[in-house]
Formats: sequence, structure tokens, C-alpha cells
Amino acid sequence: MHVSTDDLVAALRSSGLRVTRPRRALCAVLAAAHSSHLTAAELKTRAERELGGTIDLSTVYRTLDALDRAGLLHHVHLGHGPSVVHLSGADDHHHLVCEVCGATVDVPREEVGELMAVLERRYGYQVDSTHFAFVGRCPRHVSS
Amino acid sequence: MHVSTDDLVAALRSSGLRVTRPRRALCAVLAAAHSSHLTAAELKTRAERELGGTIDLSTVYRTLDALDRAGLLHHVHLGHGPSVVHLSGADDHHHLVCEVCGATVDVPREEVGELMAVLERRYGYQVDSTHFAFVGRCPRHVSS
DNA sequence: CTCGATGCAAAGGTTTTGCACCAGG
DNA sequence: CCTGGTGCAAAACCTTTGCATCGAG
Repeated sequence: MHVSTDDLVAALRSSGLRVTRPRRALCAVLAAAHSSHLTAAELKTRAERELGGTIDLSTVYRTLDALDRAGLLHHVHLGHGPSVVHLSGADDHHHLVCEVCGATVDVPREEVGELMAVLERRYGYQVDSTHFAFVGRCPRHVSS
Repeated sequence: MHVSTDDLVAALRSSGLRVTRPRRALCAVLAAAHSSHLTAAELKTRAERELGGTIDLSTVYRTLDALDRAGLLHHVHLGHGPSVVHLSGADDHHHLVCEVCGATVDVPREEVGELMAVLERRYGYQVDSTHFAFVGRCPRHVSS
């Protein structure tokens, strides 16, 4: 739950990946963000501030991809717009996003367990909604 | 359920929209596709064959938008990749798509009613999953 | 005749890729 | 060293938009 920059850096190294200055900055930002959801662009901005230099967006994407493969983070598609990223942890959750204003709510696994069970029993599908959000309308934007 | 080209054309007209040759071809393809899911590109290809000429992709998108506004079709985002479209009808359903092979299954409203109720009761969100699919892994691709 | 629809081209926004150079281990 | 990471630029991908022209009603 309390993942530090060093934890991430160590995990990179033990996955056979190299620890570079851009990566260290990205890890620091991710660790500091706890489990909030960041877009690649936001991550780039914060990591550049952290680093005191610039980082190419492609580097951000490649690093995120590496961390994803290493199982250290999840990237989530929130309907329209860019996808977001957050560190993985014991609190893995689903996402509920408002298609009007983009407001998101985290939904604990238990809440959707019933649906998952039905879809798996009935269709054999394992729904991965830690990766894709449920899209709808938040209280402030219900009904057209 | 048995929507014909003429039904669609008539609906266009009564929505104050004009019936042009490209639109007629697109309506014919949609009617012939029954409720199968087509991408804009696939629709363009089929409609051009129907028409015996070319139709610009922007025309396809604009026509789809018009039909959508008129309530005649739904467009659905299936995770990654292009979105698909199908005529609306009494059988409105949710979608379950495999993130590996793209296979999709239609899920009747009743099956997910429980989840919808929970999310609305608990978070006040009205989930619109006729518009956004549930993404997961189909039986042939379960577990990584 | 008038306004909506079309085609073409260009841009939009996010993500990916090719390539030469640089640097971590 | 040697392989993998980086920046830069360009492309890929789906979708939208501006604009002059065309054609349905």
C-alpha cells in the first residue's frame, strides 16, 4: 500500500530493466500520487518538474508499458479521452466514470462480484474492468 | 425487429433529414445487417458496393450521427479499436468483448440489472453499457 | 431557391514506431 | 562494451471539422 520510489526502482531492476533518470522521476511521481489516476501527459508534466528537465512522451509511454508488464501498475481506459494509470496494489478496484463530466469513482471488487460471476458462469467471459471502466452518468448528470 | 431500408428512410424524412443516395445505401446496408455490429469502415465498404460508387468516410460518420440522434441506432465502444454500430430495437442489449480476439457477445439487459441497481443505489451513477462494452477475456482466452 | 448534405483535405488527440545516439550495468 | 533506453520526428489510428460545391425538397 505504501509503495515508495525505491520499491518501484528496485522492482524495475529485478525485472531486468534499467534505472535511468527519466524512469526514476516517473517512479517518484507515481509513488507520490499514491493511487490517484494520472494521464500520460500529466505524468510527463509532473516528472519533468521532478527531474528539472524534459522527458519525451514516448519515453513516458514506454516506461508505463514496462511497469505494466512488470505488474506494477494498471492502465485504465475511461471511456472517451486519454487513459489513466495508477499503481497496482491490494486495493485493486473497478472504475465508474461519468460520460458527461469525466468524474470517476472507484468501486471495490466486492460490489461487482455478482455481475462478474454471472457473466463468467453464463458466457465464460472473465470481465477485466480494472482495465476498462464502467461508463455512465454521475448523480449531477443523470438522464439526458 | 424487421427494420427495412424503407423504414429507415421514412424515419430520416420524418426527422426532417434529407434522403440522399449515400444515405439510402447506408440505410440499406444497416437494414441488411440486422443487428450485427459494423464499424464505420465496414459500413463504408458495403455501402459503396451497394451504391456502385464511393462514399466519403466523413459522410458515413455524419450519417451515423444523424441516425443516432434520431434514435435509430446505437454506437458502441468495444474497448480498443474502432467503435461499432447496430440498429436499435426492442432487444437493446449490453456488450461483452474479448480484449484478445475481439469476439463479442450480446448480453440481455436482465443479466446485468443487478449490477446496474447496485451502482445506482450506492453511487448514484446510471451506467450506460449499451454505449460502452464490458471488456474481458472470452472462454478461449481466459487467464493470461 | 434554399438549406442541408457531400467530398476533399486537413487537423485533432492519443498512442506507437523507426532510427541514430547515449548511457546503465 | 553491449544492450536497452532516450529524444526526435513521423506515422498510425479513429474521428471530427472547415469549406466550397452539389442537390433534395
